Amino acid sequence: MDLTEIVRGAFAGAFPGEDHSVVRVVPATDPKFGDYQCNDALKLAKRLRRNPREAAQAVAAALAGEGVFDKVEVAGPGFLNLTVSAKWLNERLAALAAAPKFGIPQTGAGKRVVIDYSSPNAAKQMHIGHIRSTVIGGAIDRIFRALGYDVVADNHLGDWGTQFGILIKGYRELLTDDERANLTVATLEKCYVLSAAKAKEEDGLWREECKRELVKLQQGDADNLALWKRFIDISIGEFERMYAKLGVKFDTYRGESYYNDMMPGVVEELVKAGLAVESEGALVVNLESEKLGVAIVRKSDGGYNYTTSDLACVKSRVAEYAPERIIYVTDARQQLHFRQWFSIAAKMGCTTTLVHVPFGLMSFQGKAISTREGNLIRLDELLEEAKRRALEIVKERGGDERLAEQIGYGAVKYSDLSHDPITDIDFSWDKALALEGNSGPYLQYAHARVRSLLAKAGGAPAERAFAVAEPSERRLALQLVEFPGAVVRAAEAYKPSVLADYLFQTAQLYSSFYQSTPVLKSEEPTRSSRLALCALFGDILRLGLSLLGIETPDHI
RNA sequence: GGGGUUGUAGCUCAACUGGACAGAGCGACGGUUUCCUAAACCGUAGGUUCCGGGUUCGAUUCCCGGCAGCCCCA
Repeated sequence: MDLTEIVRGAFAGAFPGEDHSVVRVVPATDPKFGDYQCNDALKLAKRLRRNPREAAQAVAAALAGEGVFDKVEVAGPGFLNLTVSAKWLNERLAALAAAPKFGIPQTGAGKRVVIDYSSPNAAKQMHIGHIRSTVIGGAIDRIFRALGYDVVADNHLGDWGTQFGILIKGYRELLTDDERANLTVATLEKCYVLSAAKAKEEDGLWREECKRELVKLQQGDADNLALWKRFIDISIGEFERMYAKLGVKFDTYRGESYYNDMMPGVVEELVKAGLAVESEGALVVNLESEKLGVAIVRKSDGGYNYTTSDLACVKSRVAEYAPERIIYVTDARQQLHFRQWFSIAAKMGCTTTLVHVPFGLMSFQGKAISTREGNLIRLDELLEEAKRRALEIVKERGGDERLAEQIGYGAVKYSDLSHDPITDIDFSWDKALALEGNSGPYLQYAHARVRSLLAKAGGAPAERAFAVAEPSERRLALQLVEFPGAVVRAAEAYKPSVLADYLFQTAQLYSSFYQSTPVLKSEEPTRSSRLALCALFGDILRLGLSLLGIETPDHI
C-alpha cells in the first residue's frame, strides 16, 4: 500500500473526524532523518490547537502497528521521520519492476487533452526561436500520453496572411523554372525576401500586384489556392524532417487558415452577447475590470486578429474533440493575449480548462534573436552543428554518425528541458552541447553503462527479486520508487524540468552506487538483487528519457 | 504610467508548493583507473536566498513596501 495512505490512516486513527486529505509523505530531506518524512502533524496540531509534538506522538503510536516501518520517530517541533523496512522496499521495487510503465498512474485514462505547440510560420525555415515550444511541448505531450491521456497534438501553423500574396507574386516572376520545379522552404524564404523588397519600391506597382494575388487567394482562386497548398505541403514536409530529429510527432496541422470561415460567426456571437462593442471603428471586448485591458476582436479595417482566431479555434476544438483540457505552449510574451482570450472564452460559456504554459525568451549571446541581429540560426544548422561536435568526440570511441545524432540532439534537448520553462535562456554552443555534468550525454552515458553491465551478465535477470542492503543501493532504491511521482509532478506543473531533474538525481545515485558497490563480482544472492536493481534503473532511465524525447543508445 | 515575470555560490540552475544544516552542475583546488565504460566517482573552498517590514513554532517559498533586469500593454 502507498505510504501516504498508510500515514493518512494513522492520522484518521489518532484524530477521527478530521479531514486528512492534505497529509502527505515525502522523501526525507536528509538521510539522517530516515527515508521519508511527514510534516502534517504540525499543521493538524495548529488547527486543533494541540501541542504539535503530542499530535505527532499520537500518529506515531498509531503507525507503530504497521509492519511497514522499521523506525518511526518524532523529531523537532513535530516532524514524523519514517524509516521503511527492507521488506517493504524490496516488495515495492518488485511491484514497480512488474508494473506497466513502471508504475506511472493512468490518471488520464478516458480523458482527452489537446496540446498546441511548435507552430512555426509556413514558407519559412525553423530557427532556434522555435526550439523551446517544440521541445517543451513535445515533452508535455509524451508525459500526458504516458499518464494515459488521449492526446491530440496540434500544430497551429502560421499559414495565412499577407505574406502569401507576396510569395505567390514572387514565385511566378522571380524564381527560375528549376527553382519552381524543385521547390524548397529555403527557396520560398528567398523568394519572399526578394518579393517583399520589390514591394517596397517607390511606384508601388509590385505591392499592388501582391495585394491582388492575396485577394484572389482569399476569394478562392483555384490557381492561387493550389499554389498556397503546395507551399504549405512543402513546409510541413520540411518541418517534419526537423520533428523527426527532435522526436516530435503531430496528429494534426491545422493552421490559422483552418479557422478563417469561423471568425465572422465568433464576432457575431460576441456582439450578440453584448461582450464586444464598437470603439474607434473597431470591435473590442473591454476587460478593464480584470486588469486585462481591451482586446480587439475586429480591426477598424475589418480584419481579424489572433484573439478572434484563437476563439474560433477553441470553439472548433471543443466541438470536435470535447477535451478535458487544452494546453498552449508559447513564449511568455503572449501571456496577456492568452489571459485576455481565456477570459473571453469563459464569458462565452467555454468550460474547458484552458492552460497557457509560458516559456522564457531565448537570446543568443546576450542579444535578442532577430533577423536584424543576424543571429537567426536555423534549427537545422543548430542540430547539424550539435551532431558534428558530438561526432568528433564519439569517433574516438568508435561511435558512428547515428550515435553522434543521438548524443548531439540529446544534448540540445536536455539543455532546454532541464530548466524551468519560465527561465530566460541565453543560447551558447558550449552550454547547449555540454557533454559533462548535468547534461543529456551524462544521462545517456549512465544508461549505456548499465546496459553494458547487464549485457555482461547475460541480460537482466528474469526474476526481479530485490534484497537491498548497502546504503548506496538503498538510496538508489528509494529514489527509483519515486519515479511515478516525478512523472505526475512534471505533468501537474507542466514542467518537464521536474522529470529531467529527477532523472539526473537518479543517475547520480546510480553512478555513486556503481562506483562503490560491485555487482558482477558480488556473491549470490546479492548479485541477482543488484542486477535487478541495475535493470530497473536502466529501464526507468530509458523510459524517463524517452518522455523527454531523448534517445538511449545501448553503447557509447 | 499600468500589468506580467525573474532576482539563490564566481557562472548556469534546483529546492516536490510553508519545514530540519538552502542543494546540484560548470569553473577553482586536491584525490581515485592491475577492478562491471574515468563522458565517471570522492573530497575541499565558495551563501546577508536583491533590500526593508509583516504573518508563523518555522519563510528562498505567503502578504505589504521598495530596488534591479527582461517582457507585454498604453
